[in-house]
Amino acid sequence: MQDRYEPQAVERDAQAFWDAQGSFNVSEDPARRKFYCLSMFPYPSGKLHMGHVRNYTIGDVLTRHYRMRGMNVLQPMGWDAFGLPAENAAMANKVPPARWTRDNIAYMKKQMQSLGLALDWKRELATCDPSYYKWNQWIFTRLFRKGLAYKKTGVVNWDPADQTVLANEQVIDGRGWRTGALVEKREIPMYFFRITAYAEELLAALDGLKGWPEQVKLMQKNWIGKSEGVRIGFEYFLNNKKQILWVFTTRADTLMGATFMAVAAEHPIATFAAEDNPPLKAFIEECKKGGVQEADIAQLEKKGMPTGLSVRHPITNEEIPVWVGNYVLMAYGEGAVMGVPGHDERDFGFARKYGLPIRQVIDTGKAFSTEAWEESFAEHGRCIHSGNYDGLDYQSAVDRIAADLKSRNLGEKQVQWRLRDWGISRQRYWGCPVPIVHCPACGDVPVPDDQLPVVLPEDLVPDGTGNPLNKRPEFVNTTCPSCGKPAKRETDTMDTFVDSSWYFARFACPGQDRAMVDERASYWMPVDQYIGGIEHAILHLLYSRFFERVMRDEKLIPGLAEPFTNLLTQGMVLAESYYTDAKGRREWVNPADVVVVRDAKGRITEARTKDGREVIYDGIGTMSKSKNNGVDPQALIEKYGADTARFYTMFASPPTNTLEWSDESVEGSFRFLKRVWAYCLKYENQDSTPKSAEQKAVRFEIHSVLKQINYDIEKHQLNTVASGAMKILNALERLEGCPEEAKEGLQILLRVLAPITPHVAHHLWRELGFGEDIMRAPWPDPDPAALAQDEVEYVVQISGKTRGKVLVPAGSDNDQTASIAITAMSKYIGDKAIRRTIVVPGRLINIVI
RNA sequence: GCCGGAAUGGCGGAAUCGGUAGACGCAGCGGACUCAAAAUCCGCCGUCCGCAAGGGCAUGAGAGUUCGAGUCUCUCUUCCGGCACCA
Repeated sequence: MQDRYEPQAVERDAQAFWDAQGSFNVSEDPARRKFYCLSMFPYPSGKLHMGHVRNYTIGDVLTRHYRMRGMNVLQPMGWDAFGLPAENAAMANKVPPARWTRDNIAYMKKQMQSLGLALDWKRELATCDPSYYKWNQWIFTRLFRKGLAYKKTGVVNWDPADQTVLANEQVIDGRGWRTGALVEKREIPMYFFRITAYAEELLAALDGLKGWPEQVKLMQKNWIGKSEGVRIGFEYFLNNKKQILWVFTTRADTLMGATFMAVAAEHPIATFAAEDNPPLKAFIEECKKGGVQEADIAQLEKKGMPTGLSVRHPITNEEIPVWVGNYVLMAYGEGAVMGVPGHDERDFGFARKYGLPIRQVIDTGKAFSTEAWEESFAEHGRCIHSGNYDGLDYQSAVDRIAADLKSRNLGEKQVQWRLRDWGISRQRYWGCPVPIVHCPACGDVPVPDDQLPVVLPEDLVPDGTGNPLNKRPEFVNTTCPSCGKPAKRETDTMDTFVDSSWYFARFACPGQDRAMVDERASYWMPVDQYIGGIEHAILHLLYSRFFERVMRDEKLIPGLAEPFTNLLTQGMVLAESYYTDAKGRREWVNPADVVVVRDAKGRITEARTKDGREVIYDGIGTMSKSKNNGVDPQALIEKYGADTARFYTMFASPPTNTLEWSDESVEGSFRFLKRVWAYCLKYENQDSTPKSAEQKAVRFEIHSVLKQINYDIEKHQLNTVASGAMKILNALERLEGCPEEAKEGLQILLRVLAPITPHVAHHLWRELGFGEDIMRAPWPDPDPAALAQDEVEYVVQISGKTRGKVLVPAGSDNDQTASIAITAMSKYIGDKAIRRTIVVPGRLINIVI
């Protein structure tokens, strides 16, 4: 074999071998256990970033490991190819989004291939291809006929200067990013998917997702947000006609403390009251300013204005004033809330600000004051100052009040969801067209199957002022599929989350052009292991769970509800950032161009650019263009090879943690692979010498590490798998002169490395004559004989403090173990009485004196 | 604001069920090899006291449970992810 480890040559050869063998192309095989391993497909933004490298390496390590375990493993790849960045790039470069996107796909595919990922490229798909999005449109028309897709108004960010709808990302400090104009809320007609119809099931099924992280399930549970409460009606008269203002509350027990009502600015009652009330009209206009992001709205200063109208308290008949509040969301519940300042923090603040009465109606056993809010005011307790309800606890009060309201048709118990229906319409060009034709006579008509797909013209370049599809009459003008008369095509496109809600099922069915999915999906689905960023914990994963149920109910994948059996949420990749400060102007310097000076203990004392300018450390954060702290995977692969990049990303941090990038540590990973190479060279040329006692200890160590590796890889803690490989090499280097043991250890090492650094493992395996293809070698398991020990080492503690170690013959019982320890520790015990002795078998003895 | 996480040496991290805190690596320091450098190899490496043997302290802060807490409970601080049109 070659003296020097040259990753480029090794990787080129290994990749050529896999290509020639078609190593990663798989098909259905009922004889073997199937395993579907999927990393979230990327948005083709231009080139791979380190987050991609990390994501796909994790998936690839698991894929290759399960293959070596004998399973039929599918690992496909595709492109989430519709979306906003392509339109932005199109505007900047005057190039159609389609071309930009396809160029990016071609480049990123090449990069993925250079990483040596075990992907079945025969299944590649891109969501912008008509052959894919046709089925978005097809399923939409099914849902539309069932009423699971429907039209209503929704609120969007409106840029009055460009006359266009903005994404939340395009609203910066309340202004349009291109125009700087103050953004307004605007209601427009949109299509929605009725995900709330599945709310109960989506919530209940979370319990069954044993392979999902608890934190993700908890976030989904809170997002769906089931709450049980009471819907309460407050009567009022409008033009002498009786009307009812409905609210929902989980605290019906505080009804007797309601002193005002607050409605959203868009609530019909507010619109009515504003007709002859100019200040109110102005206030409602003011509420329309700003974007629609909940994070912004929730942090607004709470403001309100009385409507001059009042409603009647359903129990006391008291007149209660109705206010418009900027903190009430029309999208949640009824768009109106009852204000109970005594027992709700927001209402308390509102009442204090506007001088509304604050009444205590719950006794929590703690002090109450109308001056300053205390957390205890919101606790459950017994009703007071509540007439007939005095003395009742929370549940009895809610039950009694709900019953009383029901008898008068002014309320009943109700389950309320935080989850809202999914608005899928986007007033954008680069997406899947919504397959609807608007006919003056027939209304909204879904496009019939034989006219699908509605193909998106690919030659348009958006200019930032609305959807360019509207400016293309050939697209807009059509005939009604129902009556044949002239009609207009819908120009909105679908939310790209629709595209990504079912792509995993489509991967199972390459070449299928007559159906959304076929029976092959039933073989491969569900995805056994899904891997992706924690930032997708709610939306993408929830929409996919919804879609799987929709597809189940369409009998597309019968019986399947959950798309992902096991979920691994990887952490983000972070890097340090540095800048030079020239007269207050920051110039960001790439960390690769910064030289640090350290003190004797290795602490950083100073940092400079390579040409000697002082730089300021700005802390650690996500890699971004604006801070110039990105690490280009391509440069890394060219310098060290894909195996080093893969090893480092696995070794540096457990998959679920954030990964802080360090160029120096990459060097260490490269060094390790060079040591593996050097060891193999030495192994080839070594002579046999007589066996020593060392050889048994080394063998014990290698098999112990392997046992730990197998435990760690099952729980996907891949950083300790990588460090386990290093430990095996450290042990092997002490084995000089024992060719049999060295061969066994080396074969273990290479097979453990095969999933992480597949190229070099493949090369060395063949080079040393261990076999044709390491991917076909079985995954190693530790030999119980190597793990057997004559004596077990125990830690001895005296009253919880570690004082030493003792060797205990294997097989000793607890009493024997304890007495050995007591004898050994006599100098600490002296004449003191032993109160008790705790023996943890195989580990520790604690003598309490 | 609301929901969910995280915090361990100079740095990344390890510690499986509550049982030796700091595995493995990076950086640093010392040495070998070399004319020299790079590469490579060997040794040291939480902190304080001590010549040493040894001992004290230490897992973001503060309390608690326990023979024993990085791990469990409560309170707090800081940072990160999400909040429905970035993907």
